Amino acid sequence: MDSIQVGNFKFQLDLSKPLYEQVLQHIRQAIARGDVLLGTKLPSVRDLAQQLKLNPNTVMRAYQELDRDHLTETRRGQGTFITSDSETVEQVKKALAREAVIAFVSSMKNLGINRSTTESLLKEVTWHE
Amino acid sequence: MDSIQVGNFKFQLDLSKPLYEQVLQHIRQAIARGDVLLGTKLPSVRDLAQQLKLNPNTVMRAYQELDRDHLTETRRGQGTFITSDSETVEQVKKALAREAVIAFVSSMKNLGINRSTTESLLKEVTWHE
DNA sequence: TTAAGTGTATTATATCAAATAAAACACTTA
DNA sequence: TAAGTGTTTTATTTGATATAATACACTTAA
Repeated sequence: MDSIQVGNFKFQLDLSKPLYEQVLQHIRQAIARGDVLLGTKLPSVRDLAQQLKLNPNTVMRAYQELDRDHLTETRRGQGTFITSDSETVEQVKKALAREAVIAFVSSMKNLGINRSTTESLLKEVTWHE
Repeated sequence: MDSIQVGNFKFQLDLSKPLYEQVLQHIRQAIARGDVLLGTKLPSVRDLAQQLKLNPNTVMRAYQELDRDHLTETRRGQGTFITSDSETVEQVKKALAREAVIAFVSSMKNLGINRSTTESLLKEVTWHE
């Protein structure tokens, strides 16, 4: 597995991408998925850093990006809290989904694969949900 | 545009990813797309490096990865040639397509988006081909 | 034979983003 | 006041990427 559970979050870190980016993605996806209650507090910067064996600065960089997207709201001295606005979450989720679709279509087009073939390939994939 | 045409290849380089990787992708996709005649010679390492304003070592790294996938065959003293085996090309193309599909499905699942919604989102995209 | 054009290898250096480290500062709460 | 928050700053380390310069090995055609 090599995954670390912290509160409601499960982290899988590797060296394929920047660590701060992976932390960001994990939390963002958990929020989008609805895995965590809106309005709740994230682990403190120092806390999460210690559990993931990362530098606090690395975790903070992830938290600041979440703030920028308004997925979290930081209250100095209190902590970083997940937004309570489900509308914001929905918007971010849609934006991320759209990005993924665009990137995928672009990949397929770069390979010279058309829409209908792409749809067929997608149907062939087993989709455990 | 900021793109450079070299023979049948069009290169679009930026700083978002390693240069050798971008060179590799451009050539690999052109072959997969059928944009180039099988069996033909790629630009020489020094030649392409000069035209793209890259170091020869950077270009060579891309060429060596193409060789590893058997998309090209290098003959010392002669140059690097695109494989004549259309079967190999087809296999690589399928592998790349499969990779893209897997990555896409994974992204959508990470966002908590199911198959049917994914298919809908895909249909919404205009697909200029 | 030779010269020019190929790929290949080596060694050194430069560059840059990412990550760490340590310390101090600012605010909130109990 | 103390403990727990986020924040900022400065310095340093690390590793992949890219460049540079040079030499070597092979092929082809003049």
